[in-house]
Amino acid sequence: MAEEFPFPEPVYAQLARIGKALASPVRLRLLDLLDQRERSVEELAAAAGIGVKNASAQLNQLRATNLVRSRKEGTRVYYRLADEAVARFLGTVQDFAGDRLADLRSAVAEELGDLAALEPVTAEDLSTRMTESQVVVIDVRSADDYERGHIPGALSMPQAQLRDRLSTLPDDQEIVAYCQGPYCVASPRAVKLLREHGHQASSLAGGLARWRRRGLPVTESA
Amino acid sequence: MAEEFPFPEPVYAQLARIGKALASPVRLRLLDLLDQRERSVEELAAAAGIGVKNASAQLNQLRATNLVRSRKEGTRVYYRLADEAVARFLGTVQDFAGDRLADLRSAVAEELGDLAALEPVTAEDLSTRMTESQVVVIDVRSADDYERGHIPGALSMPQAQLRDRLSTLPDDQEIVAYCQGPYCVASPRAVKLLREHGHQASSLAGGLARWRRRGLPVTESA
DNA sequence: CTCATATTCCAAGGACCTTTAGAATATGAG
DNA sequence: CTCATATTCTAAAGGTCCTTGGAATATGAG
Repeated sequence: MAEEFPFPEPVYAQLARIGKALASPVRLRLLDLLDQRERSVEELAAAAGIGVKNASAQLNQLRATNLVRSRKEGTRVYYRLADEAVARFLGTVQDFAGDRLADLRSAVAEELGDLAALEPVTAEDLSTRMTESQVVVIDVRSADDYERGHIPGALSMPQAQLRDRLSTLPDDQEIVAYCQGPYCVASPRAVKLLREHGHQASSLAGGLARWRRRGLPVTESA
Repeated sequence: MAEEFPFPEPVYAQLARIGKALASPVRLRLLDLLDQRERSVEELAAAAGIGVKNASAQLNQLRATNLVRSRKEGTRVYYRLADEAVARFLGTVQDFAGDRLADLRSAVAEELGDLAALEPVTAEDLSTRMTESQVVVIDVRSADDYERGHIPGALSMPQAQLRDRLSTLPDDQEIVAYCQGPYCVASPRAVKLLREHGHQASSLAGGLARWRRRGLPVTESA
């Protein structure tokens, strides 16, 4: 026998739609990709390593919960996060999951290496340090991504070019590398490479996504 | 072909565990029940309107994601939310879903009536109004729940007794009713009843759960 | 010890979700 | 117009999750 009052099942069923949207690794990956910038279905499918039809279906689901919006341009459809609140929410979920799931932390360590060893700098720290002292901030994403928005004052140093451009970096200054988000492999790799070559390097915790989420400024140089 | 770097699938698989935990109406209901207080499996099953075995299975899943903890006392097992952060996160999810899903809002309206019509008061508003002016705050949950924690100065007026005790409430003061959370039916009903009897009444938006989440004080009178 | 109760474990049926093949739609190029 | 491309729609196969029956475990009562 239930308690005196029935609980509003339809309400919880609606709530569950948000959970369901976040219940698939593929959709989470798509959301993360969209957190960086608007992308076409084809692009998303390629980046997420899934078929185009599948991507379309998953995006449709995300749209049904108002997490993403789409825009048609010619023969392509471009998707983006529905609004700022979605990006913030995603960040909240990632932080919450990271605090809670030891398995998530070990999966991250497995894939990206021990992040703590990179002595990650928080967005706030970096922000104040940039005004105070001389920190070299490098953006190890693609040049294209850099142009669409980067930390003011950061240098564009795509992962692939980093090795060749190591000599252009000063030996006596701290270097902070970042890529787009907390699960991006580029900046941990960059830090490792820099340290192997005698630089004092660390990574930006949470990447550009968290920087943005903290309301810190972003330059669009395009 | 995927982009140059593979994305860390195991990481997103771990992230998805949080989404999955929130992907079922039953589990959300259980979490909401646990947000109020610690409860036994039997109690939870009854309150959620599901079988005991099912409740046990769902709670096990929630425990696997560290959202709840259990404690054994004699032959019973009592579950509670793992910590404060879970309660905050739940609230965040509810708020996010409410902002985003029109269907959620209409489901709420369907079950609880048009909440906007109740002129809900925010927790902060109520908090300041309680110190400034004379507001009568009534707790329409069970006496038991009241004893386990209530807004300081609130009167205990369980839904069932409200009708009989209407005459004890002043006609010339504003009354604010609350129950445990945003999807609780008791306070909307109470406000409706009060208004039908000529009182100036409104409800506390988000109930005691949001009040707590805002860091406002709670009295335990037990 | 035996018995009753609360909960969990295990297994299976059914429901739901994910993914993909094939067809359909829409847009632009020629 | 026809053709090529990007995306979506529809349907179906395969997988995963939800739920429950029956058995097992654990605790306390007698």
